[in-house]
Amino acid sequence: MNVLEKIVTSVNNFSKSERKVADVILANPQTTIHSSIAALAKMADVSEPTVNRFCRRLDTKGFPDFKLHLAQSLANGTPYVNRHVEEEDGPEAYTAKIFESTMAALDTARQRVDINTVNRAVDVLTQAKKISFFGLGASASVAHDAQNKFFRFNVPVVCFDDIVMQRMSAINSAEGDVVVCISHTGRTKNLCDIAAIARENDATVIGITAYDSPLAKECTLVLSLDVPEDTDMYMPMASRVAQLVLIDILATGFTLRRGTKFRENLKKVKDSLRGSRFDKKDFNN
Amino acid sequence: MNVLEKIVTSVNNFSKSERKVADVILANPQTTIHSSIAALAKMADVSEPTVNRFCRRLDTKGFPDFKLHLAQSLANGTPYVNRHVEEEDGPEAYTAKIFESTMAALDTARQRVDINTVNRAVDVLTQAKKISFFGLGASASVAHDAQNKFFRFNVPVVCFDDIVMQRMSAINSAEGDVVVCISHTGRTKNLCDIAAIARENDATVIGITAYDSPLAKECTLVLSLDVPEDTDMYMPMASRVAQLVLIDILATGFTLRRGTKFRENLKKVKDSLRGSRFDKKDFNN
DNA sequence: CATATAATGTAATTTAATTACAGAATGCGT
DNA sequence: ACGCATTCTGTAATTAAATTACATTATATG
Repeated sequence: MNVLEKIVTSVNNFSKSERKVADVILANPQTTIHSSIAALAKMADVSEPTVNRFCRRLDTKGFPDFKLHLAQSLANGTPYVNRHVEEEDGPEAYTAKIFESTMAALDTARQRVDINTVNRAVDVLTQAKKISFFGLGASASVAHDAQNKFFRFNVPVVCFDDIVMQRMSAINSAEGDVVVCISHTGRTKNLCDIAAIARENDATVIGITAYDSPLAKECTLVLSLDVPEDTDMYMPMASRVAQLVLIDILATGFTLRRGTKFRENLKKVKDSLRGSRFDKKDFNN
Repeated sequence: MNVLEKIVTSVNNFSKSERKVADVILANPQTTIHSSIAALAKMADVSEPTVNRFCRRLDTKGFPDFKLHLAQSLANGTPYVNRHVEEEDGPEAYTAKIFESTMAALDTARQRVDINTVNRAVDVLTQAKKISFFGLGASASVAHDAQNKFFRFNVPVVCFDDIVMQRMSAINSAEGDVVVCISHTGRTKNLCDIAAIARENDATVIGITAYDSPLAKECTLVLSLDVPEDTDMYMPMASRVAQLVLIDILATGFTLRRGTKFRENLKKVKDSLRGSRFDKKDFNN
């Protein structure tokens, strides 16, 4: 059992002063591990030996050893939870909450993503004659990002956030072409149309969207990411981050499938940017 | 970054004796956390101050503090470490690695982000007459995403990924305008120019970029996110996700600052999308 | 090869934690 | 309710640990 739980469960075996110590530790565990025994004693308004005895009661060798155990408990515990932002949150609170809920969302996505489908999607992408990324609204920037990545692979790749262009592009697609449709809800009518049109023209359609949505029904392959979203904010946040990570995964799978020699190309692409940048070394001096 | 990783990555910066210490610790990390500095010094066959200096080099306060960090590293059971994708990884391996290193990056970002600066950035944004988001390459999609978010707030917001447009826009900026420049490296020459021009025209320039970079120097306010990136892939991945989350944070801060009534507006914006979507209920039946 | 710089160790000092002990509080039997 | 025993808690002394200051040695540079 980790020390924190142990404190909670054995709270009844504590003496009055020891309980004071327990309260202080439970209230600020993070502070505790960076405090000296003297500081903690003062916070709990008890003497130093009391703190020491408290540590021994929890089967640790002494105060420093207790801090070690506590540090480990903290590292294990509080794995990212999806805490919602609230009206009265200050900058510290909402910053932490957003980071944490994003991480929680990624954790969920990781568990839910179907590796098999990922692998098939990579298959399809590596064999594509042309790759198109379509998204609307918030998903448009995900599509742009995907384009930026796949463009480096020196394959024909397009990206449109204009439904007319998307439509034209979809109508012109042919066998061997891959169309990737991105939509969190999977209920965007226009995008469903695009997917249908692309399929009618023999393109393979990959959907990065919700499982069992109208869009999903139109796709050859569905990469679903059912991540929890804080709808109170009325903005897609975590879901879109998960989409981006999925794009990263597809891009990575693509480069791996293509082998080592191909990776050298990527380096060339990256190196080509050097002229547009300030030199790292020059700047450091 | 957790201490264990840090030891591995910075092994080159160590002196001969320090490396001896590193070797001993990496060989028996579990023993280390229960040893005194004297015992460890003896194991590594160096003096006690050398061990202490070793700890300081890893940005810990001293030996006890180092042990605390080490304990936490070990406790984590390496949940979200920045594991690099390797040539022979299968779909399962690279999918897991990318999710994990992204989460690790977010965790790092969360710890490094300066809440004070976030708060000031939110201040500036809420008072802006006009907000512009500029980015190039991979950062362009982050800029687009930011536009998509802030556009909902019914404030004048523009976003350009074309340097000529960016330049014109920057020249036309005036006091009260806010320009947000996004660049992971902070060394993109064109963007540095834009930042300088905007500042010359009395705009407030917020940089979402690397600390201490040329771009950072041109900014009024710098939100730095020094997240570890797997450069073997030659693509910005984790860094860009962190940027997006930061955008989410700024957007959230903005809405909170504006109060409850303002949030109702957001709902309206979201509801306005309903016409473009298949109804959720209809579909579920 | 001489000199400057960095690295390492020794010894002194400081800080922190523990122990020993004494006084106070609490419980229990009469 | 009173006295004794037991447990709890704090003070002060002691011990252990870590850090600092300084001296020495090694390494690099012109």
